[in-house]
Amino acid sequence: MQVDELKSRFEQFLKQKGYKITKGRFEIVDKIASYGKHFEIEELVRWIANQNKTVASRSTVYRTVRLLQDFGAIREVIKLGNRTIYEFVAGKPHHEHLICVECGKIIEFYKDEIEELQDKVCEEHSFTPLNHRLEIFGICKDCMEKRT
Amino acid sequence: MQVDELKSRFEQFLKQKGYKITKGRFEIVDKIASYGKHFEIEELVRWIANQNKTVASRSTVYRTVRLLQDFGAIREVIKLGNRTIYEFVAGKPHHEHLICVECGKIIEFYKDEIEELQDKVCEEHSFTPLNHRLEIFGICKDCMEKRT
DNA sequence: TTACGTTTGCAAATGATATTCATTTAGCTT
DNA sequence: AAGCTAAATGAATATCATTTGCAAACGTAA
Repeated sequence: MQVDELKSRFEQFLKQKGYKITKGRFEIVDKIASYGKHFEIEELVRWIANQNKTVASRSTVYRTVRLLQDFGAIREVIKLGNRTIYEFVAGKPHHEHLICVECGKIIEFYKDEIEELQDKVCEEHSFTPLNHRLEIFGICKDCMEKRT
Repeated sequence: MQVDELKSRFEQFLKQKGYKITKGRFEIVDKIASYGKHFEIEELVRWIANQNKTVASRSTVYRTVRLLQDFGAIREVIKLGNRTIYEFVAGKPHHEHLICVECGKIIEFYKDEIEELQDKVCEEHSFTPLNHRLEIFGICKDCMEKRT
């Protein structure tokens, strides 16, 4: 499993930053990795709390999510209203999202040409891109059919 | 000026929805139209409050911004952390944004090919797009030069 | 101009996220 | 292994943007 590799790379990251290797942090990594879908932090907090065993406090979850973002294992992928949806991206290839505003379904996609065109735009503006997010909001196939 | 036309179309919109035509709402439209740049609501509230004359309360600004979004004159264009940046789009052609994470500068761009590719992706997934947002975060030319 | 439903302003509620602070813990250093 | 120090944790509290409840003011149609 690549979770172990991820954890060891996360360990390197922490050491390098002078941070400490704690049980809590790695537990949260495990939880997020096993959650298996897009998540909001509050959702994650509740889910972790409902699991038996050791729990991390809300604050620690928030703090660790931040760390994991800096580390690059997590990405803020959807911003809808005042909700922020995260995704565990470690090891996954880059992609964008279609979001059904009716049922909340999230569909991932990747179009190389779009990425290339973005690079082109950045070059044209002498802009150095760090990251980007493309969200397409609409109605998914199923919801469209239900409307009939 | 097309602000007048905009206001009369907004008036139609309100009537059609059974809402009322109030001075406050149109004052806010004027303010936003004359603000001339991307804005956050709190920024707008402060700006309106600093102007002499009649002011609209914070709640009314928030409520009217919502209405204007539904109406289509305003768009949420950038979501960064817990900030939401809006733009007055009435009459403007559609475009996306480059955001400098160093100085906050916002650069608008439009690439037809990107739009087309998005439509293609949606078709491939039988997804009916309603709207989309492409944000490219990075470092602008000026900030890059300052780094030297 | 009356009558009724909507809008407004204010204050208070919310909800997500951040922070403070006292306590515990990780990871040196002897 | 024991001690030391800075960092991490949990709980409570603060903050920030945004929303809501409510009484008073206002817009509209008859």
